[in-house]
Amino acid sequence: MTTGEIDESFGGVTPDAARRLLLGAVRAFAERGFHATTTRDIAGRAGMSPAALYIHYKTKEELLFHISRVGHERSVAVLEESVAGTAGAADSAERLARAVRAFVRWHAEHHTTARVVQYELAALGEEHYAQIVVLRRRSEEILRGVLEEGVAAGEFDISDIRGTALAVMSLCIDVARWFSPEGRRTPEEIGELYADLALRMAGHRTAGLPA
Amino acid sequence: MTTGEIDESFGGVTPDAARRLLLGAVRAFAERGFHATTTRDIAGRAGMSPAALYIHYKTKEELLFHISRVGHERSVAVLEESVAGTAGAADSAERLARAVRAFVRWHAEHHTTARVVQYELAALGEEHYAQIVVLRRRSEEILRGVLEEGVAAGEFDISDIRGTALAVMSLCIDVARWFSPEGRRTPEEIGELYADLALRMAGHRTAGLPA
DNA sequence: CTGTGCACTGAGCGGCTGCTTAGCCCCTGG
DNA sequence: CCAGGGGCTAAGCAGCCGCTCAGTGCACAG
Repeated sequence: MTTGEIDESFGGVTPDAARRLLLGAVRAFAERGFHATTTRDIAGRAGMSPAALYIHYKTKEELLFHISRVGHERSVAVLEESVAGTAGAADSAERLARAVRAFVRWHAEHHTTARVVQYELAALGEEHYAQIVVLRRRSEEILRGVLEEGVAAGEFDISDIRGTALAVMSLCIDVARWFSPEGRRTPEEIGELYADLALRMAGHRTAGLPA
Repeated sequence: MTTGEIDESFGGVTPDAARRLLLGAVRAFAERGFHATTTRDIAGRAGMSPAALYIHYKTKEELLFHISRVGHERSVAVLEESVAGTAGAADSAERLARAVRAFVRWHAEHHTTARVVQYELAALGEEHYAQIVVLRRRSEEILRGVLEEGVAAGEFDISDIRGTALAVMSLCIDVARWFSPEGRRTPEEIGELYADLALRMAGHRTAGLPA
């Protein structure tokens, strides 16, 4: 097993020891859950003693918060970049397809980080949770915006825009739960399939036809 | 907060003390996760001492297994009943809509149980997990069967049946993650919306038109 | 060379963990 | 009326928890 999947998101974290602790915590939280992970386990994975953890992070919860914040920032950035510079453009279908493709690929490729990000929210402290919710709202708004523009342009046929946006979001997020690198599909293939499914959900007229 | 949501699924469990322990465990596992839940917490919710737990269940893991088994059996039964007696019938679209409506409603109405059922699988012992996987495969097969019949009958337009079935399944399951009784939608409304979305994903021709 | 600062460790604190055991209470059968 | 037995509890076992602190070793400034 490589750690390449995770390095990418946390490559900018310094010093080196702080990053190693973060990487160890991501794997441990994803495997066992936050509450069931011990500081001894995290420190062990980083090749350090338990006490070293508290030089870089005040508590175990702060470690989770850092993971959650960086993870959310990355996934929102991925979503933002996928539709950047195309706002107001004619082709809403292409924008939606790009957004879903990118968001799904991130959740598949970074499924370990994504699992912590999406399923350990309840373990965050109240104040930290409030900060994360702001980031989550951003990604909802981006997706809803694409759907709204498509409906306004007559490209999409949606009766419940908010509900459909949440459903598409939910579909993408759940990839992190079931995706496995040993599975029969690559992140790219899933992204492609899901982009098509999202277009269908949005009532795009030519959805599903061969390119 | 009432316990009505949970009683329904575990009403048949006897004796009374065993059921009360099961109900306490469901709530505790849903709130904190299996590994982070203590036997003292479970017993406390059932109004008993920690030792009483071990009269009715061998270990904490066996308690999780019982919840997981009953929960899976119920959700598979709901899915089965929703399409019962309609196999081979002309209207595949109606079958798919009924299946998704029922499966989504179960995950919303029983979101506490569903959360444990869907998100604590990894905490099961190897042997118990193997038994649960059999039940999970059943629900996948039911949904895939409906899609296959619809494609064969020319009602649906799907290029990747297995992938689409998994996506619809995933969409329904994820309801358990985000659903809240305090939210703006009822389980019935979500079921209705999702039934329409599933028809669109299946490429049903008249999907989305008013009834 | 010495002095300072800091990442890091070993040992350990009070408290909690899953689970066990010895014994009590009360319902039932005769 | 008493004997038997099962549901239940109080107490406790060995071990682990998050976190702290005094002290160690090393890099670097003067």
